[in-house]
Amino acid sequence: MIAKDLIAASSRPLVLSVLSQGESYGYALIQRVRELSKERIEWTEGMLYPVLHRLEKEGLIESEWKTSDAGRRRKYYRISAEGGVALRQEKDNWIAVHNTLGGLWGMKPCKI
Amino acid sequence: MIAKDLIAASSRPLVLSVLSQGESYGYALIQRVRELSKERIEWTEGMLYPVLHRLEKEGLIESEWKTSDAGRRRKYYRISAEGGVALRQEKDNWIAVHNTLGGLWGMKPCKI
DNA sequence: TTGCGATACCTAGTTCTGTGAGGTATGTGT
DNA sequence: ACACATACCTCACAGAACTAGGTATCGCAA
Repeated sequence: MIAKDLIAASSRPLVLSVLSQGESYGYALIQRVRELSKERIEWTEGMLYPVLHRLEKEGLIESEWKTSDAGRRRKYYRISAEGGVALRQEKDNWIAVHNTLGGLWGMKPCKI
Repeated sequence: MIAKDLIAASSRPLVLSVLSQGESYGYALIQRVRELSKERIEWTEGMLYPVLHRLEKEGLIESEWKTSDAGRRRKYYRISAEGGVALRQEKDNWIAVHNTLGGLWGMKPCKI
């Protein structure tokens, strides 16, 4: 089980990164991240939806209700221009911290 | 400025990693991490001391008061055997999350 | 046709924890 | 004598994840 503080720290960059590859919706994001992490990251809905609402409130993502052929309502999110800037910042911060840890673990530094 | 959730997620592995290289004390840890991170990570005392107390309470680190030749009192911390196990776990979790992000960013995965 | 699991969204109360500010004390340099 | 760095600590506040709950639709099987 991955600790909650690591889940918290990675949720924003993960959402922005996945959405930078194309629009998606809450439920699908949970499954996509589980798949990408090889079942290591198991998000709960109670964690993700507030994150999506905050990111939208900050203007980093935008949402639109759509209805599938089957009639199921989904709220699709896409990244905004401002979100792209925020993603680069998140990435830069993540790599700064990762390289600090990596240095202690004898790893080669990652570049941006 | 690095966000507080990333500070929170990295504090435990950073403290354990630095202490795995030898004992140290609170004030020195703040400076050591600032140096290792090339001034990117600026810890506050109000954040670090509670972290150290929590880690000690969990038995991952042990402390001992020492007095330097100059007469200054310092609380030195060293990592315990249990802390070594926890560090390996923290490292494993960190790399799982990092590789998930790294995959989205077109990076090569890190190995343990 | 009834029931169940998967899909799909949401929120409220609780708990945790970093920030910012404050406190105490000692050594060093001017 | 005074300021600054060293060195420890705690508390009020605010932000945010987790648990647990709620609503609703679809597809499948008994």
